[in-house]
Amino acid sequence: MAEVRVRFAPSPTGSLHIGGARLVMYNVLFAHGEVPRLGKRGSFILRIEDTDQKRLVEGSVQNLMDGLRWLGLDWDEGPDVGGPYGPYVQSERKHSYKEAAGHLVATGHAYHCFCSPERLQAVREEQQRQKLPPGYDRHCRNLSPGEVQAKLDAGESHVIRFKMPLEGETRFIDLLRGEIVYQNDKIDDLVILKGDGFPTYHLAVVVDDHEMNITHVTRGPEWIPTAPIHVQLYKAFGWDAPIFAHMPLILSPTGGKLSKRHGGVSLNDFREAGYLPEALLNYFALLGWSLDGKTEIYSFDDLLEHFTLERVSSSPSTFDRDKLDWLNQQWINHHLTVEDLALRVLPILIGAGMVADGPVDETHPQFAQVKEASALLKDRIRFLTEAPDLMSYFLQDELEDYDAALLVPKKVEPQQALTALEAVQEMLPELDLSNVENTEAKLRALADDLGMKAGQLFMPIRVAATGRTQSPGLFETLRTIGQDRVSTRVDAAVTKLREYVTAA
RNA sequence: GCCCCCAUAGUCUAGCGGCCCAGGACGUCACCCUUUCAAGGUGAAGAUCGCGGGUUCGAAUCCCGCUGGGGGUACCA
Repeated sequence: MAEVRVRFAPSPTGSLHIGGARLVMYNVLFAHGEVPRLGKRGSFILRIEDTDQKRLVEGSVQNLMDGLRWLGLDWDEGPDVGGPYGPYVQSERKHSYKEAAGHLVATGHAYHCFCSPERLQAVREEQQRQKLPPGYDRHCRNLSPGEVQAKLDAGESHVIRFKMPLEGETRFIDLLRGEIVYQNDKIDDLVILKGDGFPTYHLAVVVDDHEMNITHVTRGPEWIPTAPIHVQLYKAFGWDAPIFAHMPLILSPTGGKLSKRHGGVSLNDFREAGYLPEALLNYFALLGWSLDGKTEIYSFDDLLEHFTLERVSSSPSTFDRDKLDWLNQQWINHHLTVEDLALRVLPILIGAGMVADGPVDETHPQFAQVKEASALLKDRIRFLTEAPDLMSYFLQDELEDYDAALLVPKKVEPQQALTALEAVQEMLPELDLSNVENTEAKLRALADDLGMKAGQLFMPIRVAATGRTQSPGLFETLRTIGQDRVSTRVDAAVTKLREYVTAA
C-alpha cells in the first residue's frame, strides 16, 4: 500500500502562531482524512527544526506540543513519541547534514566559501548603491583546489555554499498553483552549512524530508522563492523531489502578516481568551478552504470526511476576528452539551475563585450547581472566560454591589418600583420557586393587580435577584438561585430601594 | 531595484465558458419573537466579478498587459 507522509517542521523560537496551527490542521486532515479515503496510508510527522541555535526559546517545543494536543491534532511520529525515522530533532541529526554537504562538495555541487561577514556586507551595500540585485558575488566559487586546501589547512573559518546552475530554469509543481518556473541565473549560491557546523534550513529540510520519506511538503508561501533551490538540491543528491504545496498566508486586517498588534496571534492567546478548539479548527477550515460555499459549521470529523488539499485556496486571506467569535458562540450555544460546557467552564471558575478548588470533572462538589448555571447560560455565553462573570449570582451567596437605580425600570417611578418589590417580598414565602410555571403565573397576576406591565415588574425582581439588568429567563433564574437566596436578596433590595427613594 | 505569488461586496467564500445583470456566511441596518440580554426567524443595504485589451456566438470563468496587495531577496526559519 502506497504511503503518503507529510510533516510539520517548526523552529522552536516562541509560541505557536495560529498560521502554524492551521498548517498542522491541513496536514492532519490530509494525512488522516483525504489520504485514507483514497485508499492509502497517511502519516503525519512532527519534526523540530532547531538549526538556528541563536533563536531557540526554552520550553517552546513543549508549549507547541501542548497547544496542538489541546486542539486535538496528533502526530504519528515525533520527538516525544518517536518513530522509525528518528531522531525528530534536527540538532540531533547534525552528522547527516555534514555528511550530505561533504558529499555535495565532493561531487562538485557545492564549495567552501571563506568570505567574511564583513565582506558579504560590503558587497551587499555596494550592490544596493548601484541598484543591482543583492546577492553573493560567487567570489569563492572558482577558487582552485590548491587555494581551498591552503585556506582549510590554515584553519580559516568557512561555510559551504550550494553551486546553483548558472543557466537554464528550474520548474516544479505546486499542488495549489500549478507549475512555477524560475530562471537559475536569478538564484543565489546559498549557504547550506554554516560556520558553526549547523546546516541552514535549505540543506536540513531536503536531507530530512528525504531521509524521512516525506512525500508532500506543505509549508508557508514564504518558501516559494527558495523552492527551486530545494529542487536543485534534490537533483544534486540524485533524489526524487517531493510534491510541494505552499499553503496560503493569513493576513492581518491591516494588511501584511498577522501580528501581535491585532489581539492575539499565538494559539495560547486564543486558548486563554476562552475559545474552543472546535471553533478554532472550524474557523481555520473556513479561512482558505470551503466545501461548497454554503456550509459554515464543521466538526473535525466532518473535515476529515470532506477536506481535500486541492480545494485550499491559493490566495491569502484576512483574519476576521468577528467571524471567529461568531463561530465560538455557535459552538457553545448550539453544539456543546450542557455537561460539556460545565466541564470546560469548571477550571476557569476554579481559577477565578468562584467555586472551591477540586477535581476538574463531575465529581467536583459544586458540579451540579455549575451544570445548572451552564444550562441557563449556554445560549448567551460567547467565550468560556465569560463564565465567572455571568455565573457569579448563581454560584456565590453574596451579590456584588449594584446601583439601586437599576431596581427602577424605565418609565416607572421609584416609589412604584418600591411598592412592587415590597409586594413581591410579601408574596415570596407563598411562592414555590421550583415551580417555574406557577411562579410566572403568580407574578403576572401580581403585575396586573399593581397595574404594571409584566416587564416593569420583572425587571426589579431580576435586578434584586441577580444585581444585573440582564439574565437568562427570570423564572428559571429564580428557581436556580433558590428560594432562600432569592428571599435574602429581595429583602436587601427592598432596603436598598427604600434608602434610594428617601434620598431622592 | 530584482524575482515570485495572489486578485469576486468591509471580511471569509461559491463559481472552473452559457444555469450568474453573481449564490452562501460574518459584520451592518430594519422588523418579528420576547420579562431583560442573547439565541432564533424574516428582510434590506452592500460587488460596474481590480483596470484595459484580446479569444469566443457568448467570459467572473481562457490569454496578454497594467494596477494593487502580499511574499522573498541572511552563516533566520
